[in-house]
Amino acid sequence: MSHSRSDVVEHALDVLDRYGLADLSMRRLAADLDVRASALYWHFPSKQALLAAVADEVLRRGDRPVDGSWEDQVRGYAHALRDAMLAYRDGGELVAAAHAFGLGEVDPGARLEEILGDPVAAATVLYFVLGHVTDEQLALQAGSAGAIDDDPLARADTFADGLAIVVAGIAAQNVLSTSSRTGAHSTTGR
Amino acid sequence: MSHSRSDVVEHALDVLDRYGLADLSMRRLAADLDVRASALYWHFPSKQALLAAVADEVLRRGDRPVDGSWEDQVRGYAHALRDAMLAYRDGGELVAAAHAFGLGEVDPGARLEEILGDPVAAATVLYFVLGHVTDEQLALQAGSAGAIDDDPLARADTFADGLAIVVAGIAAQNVLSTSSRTGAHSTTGR
DNA sequence: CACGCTACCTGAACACCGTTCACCTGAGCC
DNA sequence: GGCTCAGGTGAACGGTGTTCAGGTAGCGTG
Repeated sequence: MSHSRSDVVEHALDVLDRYGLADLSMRRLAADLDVRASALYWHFPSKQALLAAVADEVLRRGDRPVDGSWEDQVRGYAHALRDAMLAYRDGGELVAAAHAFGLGEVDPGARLEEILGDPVAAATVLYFVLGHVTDEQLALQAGSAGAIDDDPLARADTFADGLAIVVAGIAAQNVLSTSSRTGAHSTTGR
Repeated sequence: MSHSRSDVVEHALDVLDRYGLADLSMRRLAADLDVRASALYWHFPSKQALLAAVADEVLRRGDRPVDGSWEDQVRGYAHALRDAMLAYRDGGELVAAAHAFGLGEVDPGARLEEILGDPVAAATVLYFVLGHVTDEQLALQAGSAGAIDDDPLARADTFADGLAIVVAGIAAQNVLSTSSRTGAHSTTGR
């Protein structure tokens, strides 16, 4: 029984959730597919490319439409991004790594830039989301290892609070640098 | 000739600058010290601990006092952090990894929390600095590999601009959540 | 002087890792 | 029947972090 590219990605997500990113090796994934590691190189040129495809899939599955004012859109998309990453173990680290590699078709930064019309503001939001979720998932697995658990109840609040800071900051800068706009995004971005 | 713990860290910084974080292996570092890899395990219990010590050293060397209003302090410390990381190849990734591991004695987050009195605001600033510098250094080495180079001239500006967003956001939240304060940091943080 | 202690290091091995390459298999199509 | 080609094998290459029993040089003390 031969596998397709999407088969591989799906099994990779499964292995990721069960063993974590650090233990998502080509050999382990291959074993999960009942195949030898070298077979994976027919589907992907490298492990980086494989991980980028997995990150893309994580983001695609968590995608959802956002609307309203630009503030609402930023908040909505940021939360969607967070939920997408939280849905899989080490999802934050995975997406951050894919973003760092520059590979991957799904580009959250570009989407944020569409909403905000400003690359600097978009990057600032993205850094916050990536950083927060990575920390969050680290605390999650540290907590499951028996360390001091800080209740996850408060976590969602700190995300919203931090996001509010960034959004408020963008609003403040917008007042100074551009004329007033009422929800529609400007086209000055590029 | 036997080496001390600080010898090892110093050579590690040298290897880091010459070969990058990905190629900073125990064997390569050991070779640089004219020693076998296993010898390093007398000084450090693991590679993670070694890297944490190196990250600490990077941060210590870039440390400098900051003063003025809390805005000035945040901006000053953020820039100090950035400069410290930029001083070594892959410094951002290194410090971010050490922060993620939770190891390391130098804790930039705690320092920011002292200045700001609010853990959420402190984390938001830290995520921005870490994310921005990591991206910056990635573009640096991609640029040296012959890709499309975006001029480093504009980079410093985008850092200041993004930081301005975060600082403005914190200021806006402060007005709403606490009574006015004129520069002295509150003691509600812990 | 000899002892022992400490600091530091060796050499070999273990169990992995990502990647390459020549070769094989089986299904679909002309 | 023969061809193509997606998909897989098996073995190897050169790495990786880590462990461990054992070795050695220097120094302080009895």
